[in-house]
Amino acid sequence: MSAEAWLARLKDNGYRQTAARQAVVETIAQTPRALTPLQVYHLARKRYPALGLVTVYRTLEKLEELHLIQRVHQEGGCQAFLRAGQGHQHILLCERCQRAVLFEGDDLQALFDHISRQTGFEIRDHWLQISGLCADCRQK
Amino acid sequence: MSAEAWLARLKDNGYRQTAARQAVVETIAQTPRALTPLQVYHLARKRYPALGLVTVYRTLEKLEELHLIQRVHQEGGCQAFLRAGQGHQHILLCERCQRAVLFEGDDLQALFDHISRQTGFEIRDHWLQISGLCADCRQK
DNA sequence: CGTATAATTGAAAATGAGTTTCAACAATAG
DNA sequence: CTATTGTTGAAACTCATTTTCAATTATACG
Ligand SMILES: [Mn+2]
Ligand SMILES: [Mn+2]
Ligand SMILES: [Zn+2]
Ligand SMILES: [Zn+2]
Repeated sequence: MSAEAWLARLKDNGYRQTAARQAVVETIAQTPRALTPLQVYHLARKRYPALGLVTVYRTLEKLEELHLIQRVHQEGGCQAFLRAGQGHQHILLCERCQRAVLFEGDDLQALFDHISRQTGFEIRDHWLQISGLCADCRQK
Repeated sequence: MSAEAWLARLKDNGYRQTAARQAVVETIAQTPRALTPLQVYHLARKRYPALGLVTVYRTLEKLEELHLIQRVHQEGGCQAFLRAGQGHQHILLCERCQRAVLFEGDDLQALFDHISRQTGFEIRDHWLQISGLCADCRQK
């Protein structure tokens, strides 16, 4: 999903199209790593130098609300955001270069049935995050 | 693992046994839900009213360092702590009563092989958290 | 096009969870 | 019992995030 599509989604939801928002949206849409608000701020200011950090926070809020971005949880903190795919997906993180890849299609049903039987829980949702080395970093 | 065992672990690692620590440790060890530092503080003060919030933070830090507790990540925030099991386990959370159950034994190897082949990633770690309704809450 | 309206902006101030500092206190070893 | 060193809570501090506010700007409508 492109930056233009994101801006269109914002417009559809009654939000206006501004230079500040465009810079933030393009930055996140084009970066294959999870970014903190401050990182977004620094990168986006290259596109629109007058950008304020407050606007970054406000834009992240709206993008998350529209499910265009998602929060990435890591040992070091949970304040980084990443573009979200559509539908049910999982995050694959490279421990070395931080590249994030979205992965879809998992079959955890057998595992869930087992857990359900063993604990009595009715499983409604799950959250799987995987880390390792991406193809590039593997070779170094 | 009991509160006494936790205190022993602390002692083994050069930490002293104090009334403040004991209150914090017992509180966490006996609560089957993830607790925020402030929640720990309020609960533990029932056991030791002079307890300061700073000591809660400092004790949580030590317990996490010894892997006796773990951080639980949720939509609403990532500041809650839960007793940790030993070895590789996953968290099962009840959406209604917040009860947390630790579950061990999963076979994700087939899934990981698939992802590895498809993305070129070398998978080194994973993080699975499951939520739903516990047996009790299911019946209501 | 103008113009009216309401959303958006960035700066500055405020908030608040978590951390640091520090002097008093207390657990432990000998 | 005493010396040592870790621990404590209060108060001060930090810093990421939120709120406030007056100025600016996108958009709808004539
Ligand atoms: Mn899944
Ligand atoms: Mn596992
Ligand atoms: Zn988290
Ligand atoms: Zn429950």
